[in-house]
Amino acid sequence: MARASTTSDVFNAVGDAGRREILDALIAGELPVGAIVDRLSMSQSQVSKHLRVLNEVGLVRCRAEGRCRLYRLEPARLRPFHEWLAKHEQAMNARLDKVDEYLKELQQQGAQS
Amino acid sequence: MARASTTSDVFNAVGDAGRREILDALIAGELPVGAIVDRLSMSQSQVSKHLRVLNEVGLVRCRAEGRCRLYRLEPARLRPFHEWLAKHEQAMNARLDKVDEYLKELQQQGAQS
DNA sequence: TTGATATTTGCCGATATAGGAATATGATTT
DNA sequence: AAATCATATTCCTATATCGGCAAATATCAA
Repeated sequence: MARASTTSDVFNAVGDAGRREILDALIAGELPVGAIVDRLSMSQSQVSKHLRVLNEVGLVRCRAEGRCRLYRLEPARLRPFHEWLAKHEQAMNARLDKVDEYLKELQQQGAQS
Repeated sequence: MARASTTSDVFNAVGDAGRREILDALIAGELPVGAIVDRLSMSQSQVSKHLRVLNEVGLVRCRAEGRCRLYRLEPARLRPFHEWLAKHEQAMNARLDKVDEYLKELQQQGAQS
């Protein structure tokens, strides 16, 4: 089956460091492609292609203004990340709680003996 | 340059759905390889290979017990995710705040006119 | 129209995996 | 030692990108 394509799996799309850099650059706000090319050391076509992937997977949106294409983040699409991370954190905390309980039990036992 | 390898980039490692499934399965707690193979519909060698990747990238740890290898999560390695997401959330919230301020301004102006 | 600017797209080669099948390694039991 | 169980690893093929370069598109200016 191979991996789900970068254009359909948000996790896979973000798996590329270059695309993360682009997303990070866009935190500053809506930017035309050229501006992204300037701040990052990437070729223009490279940026364009990454933007296409990010757009297809829904992490960015694009609007045309004159001859520029302005890209902006679509942070709502980070939700899968959020949920996944939350799931794992919850589990981790639950386990920490168990450790806590365990330690308390030990203390109680220690106080009794 | 291509993407950073799955064995060195946590984001890339998690970019594969199969590996995410394995990580999810391990939320229940430490598990031997066979147990993972049983719950997920993946071949043994597939699971083993994914575990190797996850281990190299530090997302899981392994200990041997008899002829079994027990794998467990190493949730600390999710930190890069955490930080990255936090960065983007922060930015998103900041922008929402701006929208808020903007709306308030509009209301004030509306009240004055 | 011609030219310049902004961005996308197609083509190509190099590389990284993913996945299956079979085999190898290691530990345990008989 | 031989057989068995649990896992890892090797070999091989198909495929998915990635990155560069050049050509194609689109928009605006003179």
